[in-house]
Amino acid sequence: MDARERLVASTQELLWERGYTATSPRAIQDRAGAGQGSMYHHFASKADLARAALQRTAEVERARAEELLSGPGTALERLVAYLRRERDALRGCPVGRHAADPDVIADAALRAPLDETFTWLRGRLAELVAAAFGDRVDAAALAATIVATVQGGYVLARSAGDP
Amino acid sequence: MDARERLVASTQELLWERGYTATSPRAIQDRAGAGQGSMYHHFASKADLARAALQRTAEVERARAEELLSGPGTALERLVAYLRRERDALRGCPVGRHAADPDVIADAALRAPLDETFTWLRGRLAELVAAAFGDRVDAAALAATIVATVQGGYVLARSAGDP
DNA sequence: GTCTATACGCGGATAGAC
DNA sequence: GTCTATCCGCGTATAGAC
Repeated sequence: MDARERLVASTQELLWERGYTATSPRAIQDRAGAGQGSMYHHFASKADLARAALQRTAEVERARAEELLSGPGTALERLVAYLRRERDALRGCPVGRHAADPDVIADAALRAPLDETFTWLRGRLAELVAAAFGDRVDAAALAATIVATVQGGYVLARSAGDP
Repeated sequence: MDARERLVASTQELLWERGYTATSPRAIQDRAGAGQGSMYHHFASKADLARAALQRTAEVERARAEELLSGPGTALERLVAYLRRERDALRGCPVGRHAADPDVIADAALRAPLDETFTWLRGRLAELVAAAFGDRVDAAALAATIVATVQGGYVLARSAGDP
């Protein structure tokens, strides 16, 4: 892995653990084993690097979800498989955790990966809900509720210190 | 309002807007119209002041919820009243937002107000769920799901930039 | 109780050598 | 591409005067 890749990967980890505002360039460099010069050669700023890292994290999470949502079984079975997926609740959601950070929300390029991920996920779940339950339910509303419940589950787990 | 009260109130506001890690003593002093000396006379540290502010915020939020949960109407009507309450979704939950901050979660005294608030709320909602639906539902599970859905709603609203 | 002075390292870069 | 040097203000206090 070259320096640029290590910088992105280290930033992904730190963004997940600490969030954007609390992650410093120095911490990124230390973890990546790269110097100041290297980091500022490949990226214009902390925000620039964070954009690259957050985009990649969002892509990875969408791919992980899609694997279950397009897996084997009926629509309902795939919904259940997604909901039952192993989650490290105390670590929080690598995407959703950033909704709490005003510096992320205020920067359109940093917020975009969050919005895109949740919009995509709600749409994808709504398709399966519609396939599973037909017109008996409001698919978009139920899909949004499912996503919200999972995200809120992280909040409750971390607040209680209990997965 | 004396200086001590202004410091606590200003800290409550800033914790809601910016979170714990991103709130500096200077920002608190500026908003409270108090000097360094005043702040460090009344509170030992930033963490000490944040504890006082977060405790008060949690108390206020519990009181606001209790007002609706013990209000007029049947158990079901009161649950609906709580769920329909006006929420400034883009500002986020003044309590739950801190679940994303590792410095809050790592400090037992800072995490306590979160845990206490959500534990209390889940219990209170479970009583109403049991009164409304009897043994047909798992009251504790449904209560936890309700709280999670509301918390997740804040995450989705802020991610989408749409209340 | 509040003010001012002082401290020291970190955050977030920029500059120029190699 | 990476390194080292340098910068300036902020974060988080402590000390002592008034």
